[in-house]
Amino acid sequence: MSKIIVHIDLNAFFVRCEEIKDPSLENLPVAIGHAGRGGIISTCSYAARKFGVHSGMPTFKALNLCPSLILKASDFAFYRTMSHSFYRFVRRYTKMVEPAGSDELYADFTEQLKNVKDVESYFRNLQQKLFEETKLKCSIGVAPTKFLAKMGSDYQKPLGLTVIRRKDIKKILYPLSIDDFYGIGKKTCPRLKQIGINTIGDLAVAIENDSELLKQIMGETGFEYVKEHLEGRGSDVIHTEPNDPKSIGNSSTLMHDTSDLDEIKQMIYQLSEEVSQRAKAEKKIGSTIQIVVKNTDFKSFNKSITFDTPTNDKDAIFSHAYQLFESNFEGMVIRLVGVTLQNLVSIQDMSIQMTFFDYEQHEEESKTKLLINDLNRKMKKELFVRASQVKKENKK
DNA sequence: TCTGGGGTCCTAGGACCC
DNA sequence: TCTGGGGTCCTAGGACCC
Repeated sequence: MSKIIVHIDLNAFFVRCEEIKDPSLENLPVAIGHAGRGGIISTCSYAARKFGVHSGMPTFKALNLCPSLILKASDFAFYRTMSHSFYRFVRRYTKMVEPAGSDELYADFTEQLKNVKDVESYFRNLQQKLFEETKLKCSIGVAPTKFLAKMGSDYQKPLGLTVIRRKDIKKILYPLSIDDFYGIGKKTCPRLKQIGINTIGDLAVAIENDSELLKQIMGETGFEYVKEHLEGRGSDVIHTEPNDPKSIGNSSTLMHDTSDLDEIKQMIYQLSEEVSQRAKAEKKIGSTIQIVVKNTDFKSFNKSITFDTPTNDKDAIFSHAYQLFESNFEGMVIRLVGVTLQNLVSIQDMSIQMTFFDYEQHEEESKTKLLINDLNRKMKKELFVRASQVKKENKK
């Protein structure tokens, strides 16, 4: 028997939070974002959307489109408490809740709806109660799989409620633009449109008739993903366990574009420090360090290195990150740098494999290795500098 | 004032071991 | 000396989502 999976999405969540703080903002064009260098809109009100403003848009552009736009700085602490209220509210109905960010979640209502005849009224009621208790507005999708529920909650906003049974897939999803397919993004869409696939219905036809061509465009996995979901065979399993981070990263656009090594070094140090703090708070250590570097022309590259002993020590993270940067730096002008700790494992899991003493010893050994590497690099540099000095003198 | 910052997952090639 | 696959790990890059 099919499960009843629900996706609940808070409408314009950050903006709604600001409206709750200051109700005079309601119905006005409001956006969350900042106007500084590289500032973008993270969310905006429906009134602002009418002007063509949307999330991800550079702030200055949004202000051009909508000069009366009210810009609010983000207040994540408040958003977090509102998000907790939202989750608490839903968990009163069912414990089968899977988090999907601060403003959306999946939940399994199969048990709750066993003896309910009118599913729509049930969720209209939930929607209304959420509003009464928290002042938050949501859209709800109800379906046999998570994917279909997600498509359902996206179908109508704000305050939408859409039920998609397997037999409704053709009627509801097929007429939608391919842009609305969750999982097909802005790279794949144009390529699909190029071969005449504009709607989800077109895609369904192509799955039957043009599978080889589709596989070329989206890869084997992408093809299977799309096919499975359109046939209503997607996952209906709710993962209630809190998500375990697989990487912890920190990146920042510099105050101004630069190729000044000291400035970049300083930034890499700050980023490493924060990554270390967050990893320690999560009780995680990682064995891969990755850096990301973005140039002024928005080309970016990643470099990473994996080592034997996982760590969350700030000096170790910095040392690896800076080494990666230095050995790939060719004097280019940099816009953004980022440091990420990957291949995370819990310190608890590690301690099962080795005693605490071993772990401490490992830490010390890896620090020593880093020191030696550092010394080697410095010596090489010095030798290089001396060699070039000698060359110069010889020329004279 | 052109284009943030946090992630996850997938692919493809090369190295290395058996 | 040359020739094979299979499996796993590492690295770089890309697509996508919130």
